Amino acid sequence: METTQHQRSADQRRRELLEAADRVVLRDGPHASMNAIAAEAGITKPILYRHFGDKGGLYRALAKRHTDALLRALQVAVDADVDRRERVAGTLDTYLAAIEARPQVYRFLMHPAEDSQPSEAGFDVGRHSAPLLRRLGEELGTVIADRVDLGPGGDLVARVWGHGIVGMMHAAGDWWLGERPCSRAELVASLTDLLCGRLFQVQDRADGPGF
Amino acid sequence: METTQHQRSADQRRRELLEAADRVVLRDGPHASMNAIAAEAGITKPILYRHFGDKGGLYRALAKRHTDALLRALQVAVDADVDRRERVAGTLDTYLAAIEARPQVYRFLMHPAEDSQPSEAGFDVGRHSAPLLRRLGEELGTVIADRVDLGPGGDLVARVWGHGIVGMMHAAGDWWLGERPCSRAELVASLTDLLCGRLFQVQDRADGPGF
DNA sequence: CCCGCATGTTACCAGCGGTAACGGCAGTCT
DNA sequence: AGACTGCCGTTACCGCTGGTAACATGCGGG
Repeated sequence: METTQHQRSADQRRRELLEAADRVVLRDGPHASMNAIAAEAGITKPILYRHFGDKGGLYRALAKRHTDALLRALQVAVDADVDRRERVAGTLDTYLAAIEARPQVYRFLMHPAEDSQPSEAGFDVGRHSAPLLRRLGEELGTVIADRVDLGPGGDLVARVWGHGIVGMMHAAGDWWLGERPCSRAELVASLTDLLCGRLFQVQDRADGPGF
Repeated sequence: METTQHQRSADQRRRELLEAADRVVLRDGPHASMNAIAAEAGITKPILYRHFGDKGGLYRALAKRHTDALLRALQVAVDADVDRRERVAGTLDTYLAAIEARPQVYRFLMHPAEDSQPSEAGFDVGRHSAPLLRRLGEELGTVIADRVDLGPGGDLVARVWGHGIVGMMHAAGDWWLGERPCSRAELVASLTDLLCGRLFQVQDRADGPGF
């Protein structure tokens, strides 16, 4: 049947276009223009728009690939058969290793679309770097809810923790990637300590008010 | 002397322009155009550029005001004379109350510039929503380093924690503001529990692998 | 009186995302 | 064979953006 043949070649074309877009986004940053992407793919703008609708569509498709890949890696880490602290540390390390290995991808994923329709009021706040982080947070939240017994209302607490931990990981990783103040292992250790509650176990300084 | 007089009136003009920009950014979101801002101020584009250089300059000036205000509020919270847990909870609550009260401001602060010069390579990663979060993280890091005795290398750990905690607060707040899954007090309690290390104190579920 | 100077304007530029309208080139139906 | 139907691709354009050059205007001081 030629319909399937057409569809297959269309899908293949789509993948080629995505790979071209990937190359140019990785080279030029997230502000790459549709013209540039089309040129890299050896074609012109309108066919990009026929395939992806608009720039948001292209970027969404592009982001999904990388997001899925990262999510799979994190799944593996979070399912590792070690004790809890080791598992937390391993998950953090997996994420940090990923963003360390491909900072351009990471940077792209954090503000992929900038779509943000007018939205009438102020209730769509978290649209900026959200898609990946939201997915990660939600996913981690369900993992925590599944595995840890938090009592009544625990599911909500688990979601809060999921988003909070992901945000912690993200912010610390972002800062670390920019300044490189220490090794990855040290960063992982410090963050794991923080999640272990070391902040509330250490002593105040002798002088000054306590924290 | 007329130089001071000129300067004063120029500064005053600048403040008027900033207030106009504030109004239109709060009304139209961060994608407000320079034309719109100029129109709101009752003038035209070029004088905006004479005052602020480029859009990034205007947005930076605009962001600084709100950032400073928020920082002052957080300073107060972090200096409160209560025990450590209460102080952590109070600081979180101050931040969340601020973003709850003025989500438009918050939204603007999170991606103010989008400047991101070409940068040649990939080492300026965290430019997207960074300025405010970076400042908060650095500030909190020094506060922690000042007040808590973390032993040798503790300053670095404190900075990691500062950025991590700020990121946790940010991500959880962003998600919460979008979905409103619970009251602010509940959110604060859950996050404080997380920082207290409750994640490592609770039991595994009876079934399934532990976390 | 004219000069400098700041303030404001109009008119323009390059680039962006996005689209309409047209040109070939396959395969299909009669 | 020849007309018809879709699809891939193009050129040329639109409205809008951030940003700038060049020109007008009102002001105080030699």
